[in-house]
Amino acid sequence: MRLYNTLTRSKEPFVPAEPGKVRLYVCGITAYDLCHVGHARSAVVFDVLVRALAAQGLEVIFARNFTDVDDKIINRANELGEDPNALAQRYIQAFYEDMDALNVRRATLEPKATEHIDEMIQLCQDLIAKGAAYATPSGDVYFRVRAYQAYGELSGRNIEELEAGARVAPGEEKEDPLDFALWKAAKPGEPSWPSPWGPGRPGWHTECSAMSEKYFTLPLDIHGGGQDLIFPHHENEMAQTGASRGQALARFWMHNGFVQIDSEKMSKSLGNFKTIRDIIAQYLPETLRFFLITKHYRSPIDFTTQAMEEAEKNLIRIYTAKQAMEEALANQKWNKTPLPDDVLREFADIKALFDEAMADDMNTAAALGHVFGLVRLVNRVLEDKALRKSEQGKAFFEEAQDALAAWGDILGVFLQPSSGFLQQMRDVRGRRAGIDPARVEALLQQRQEAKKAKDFAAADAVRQELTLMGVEVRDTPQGPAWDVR
RNA sequence: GGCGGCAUAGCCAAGUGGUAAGGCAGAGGUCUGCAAAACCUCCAUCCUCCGGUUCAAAUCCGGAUGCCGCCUCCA
Repeated sequence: MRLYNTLTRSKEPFVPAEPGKVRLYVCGITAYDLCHVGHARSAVVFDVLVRALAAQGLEVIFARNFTDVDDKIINRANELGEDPNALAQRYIQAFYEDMDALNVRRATLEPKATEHIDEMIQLCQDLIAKGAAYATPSGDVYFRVRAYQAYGELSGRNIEELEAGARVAPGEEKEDPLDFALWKAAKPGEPSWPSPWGPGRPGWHTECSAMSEKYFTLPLDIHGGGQDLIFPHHENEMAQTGASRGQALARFWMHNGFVQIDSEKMSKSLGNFKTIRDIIAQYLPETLRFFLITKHYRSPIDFTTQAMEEAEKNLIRIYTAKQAMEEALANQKWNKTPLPDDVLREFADIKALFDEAMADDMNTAAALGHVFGLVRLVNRVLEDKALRKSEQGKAFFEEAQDALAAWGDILGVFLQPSSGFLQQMRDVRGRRAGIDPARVEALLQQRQEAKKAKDFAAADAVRQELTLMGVEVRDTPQGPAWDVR
């Protein structure tokens, strides 16, 4: 597998340091609010990475932390008059619910900042001992950025550039505006822990370095997160570990691109903030997951109604083929019609292309293209009356199902029973379109009666009415069915 | 101002040196009482523009234009 490494700004062959085992650490959430679609993307991207690595037979030790003490949490707790820790726990719970809906697997390790205070204090002490950090009279501890030669290597910045933008907040006692907080003295009423510098709490960047070295032999194989974390978060983590331990925190740094909403940056001020919950109230969670993997993970992706509806149609196409295969396999008598060689050849090509796409820096967009290649191939065989009932066709359908299931395991989609999924999809699309299923059923009944009476004009009139409602009638051997257009 | 990214058909989107995947939409056909699904065919002589390198460039280099991100909390 080749992966793009932010550190070297190029794709590199990925080989774990320890054969067969991958040490992966991804920055998780700060638990102060509901997760938005951006969190969903990051979670899905790295979930696919974990699944893709596992599919290659690698054992993935995956840590995803929770920041459960932080300014934002404290501020929000104060606003709501809630205990900061209780608030953080509440949002961690919400995170789990959202991730479960998106079929994002739990990480192997899910360390919380508040459970690693001692380790963070130790890291601060080590950094101070090395001259890489200093404590202030008021009990803050800062990292001495200028003392760390390699600072800026991840984000491609240098000290001079950074100086212009750096600023010192009132009350901070930094030696240099570039320095960042490793430990913050507690203000009255804030959660705090005792430390050599008095009661306080960790700075944001400290936890990832401390927890990484607690749970892993450094360097990590891969450290990941959203693109926005490159600077300053990951740059600072690197500096902390580099200065304290004299070695790299991670070999590969991976960063996913942002989600935009209707071509605009998602932000609270624009009022276009989309939580996962907002979205799955309107669409199936699988639609959101599918949408998120329709584009390469490093590119920005634009969340729009049109894109979501296209994702729905794509999923319907895949699940419809899956269902059609299931129906074909329910057949009992199989004939001897041989499957043409080109079908098997094409099938083999598609499988190879899917693997290639995923091995090339997790190109899920290309991989999905090959899923559709298989869908078309399957439908083509299904279309052939003789082949559909042949022994070799049966074997092909079974292998195609296996391929689809294997790919589904990697991508985390199209894993559900097809008929249930298609039903849910119809319901959710119908709800959005304001379609009343009872009314549809009643009209369908009317049409059936008209058809029975061979009154095709009346039957077509009903169809017309349903069409205007956005309902498509489908006559099947099992009777009439309907879908939302 | 500094750093970085992106520009591919009506829309979405792969493709980083060898002559444009895939999806949606659209047109025609097969199937159907009519439809739908599905299948077949068509739909970018061309990849923002201008130069250059090369036998060969959407792909590399230089320039222009446009859009976006980061530099402050942020996935």
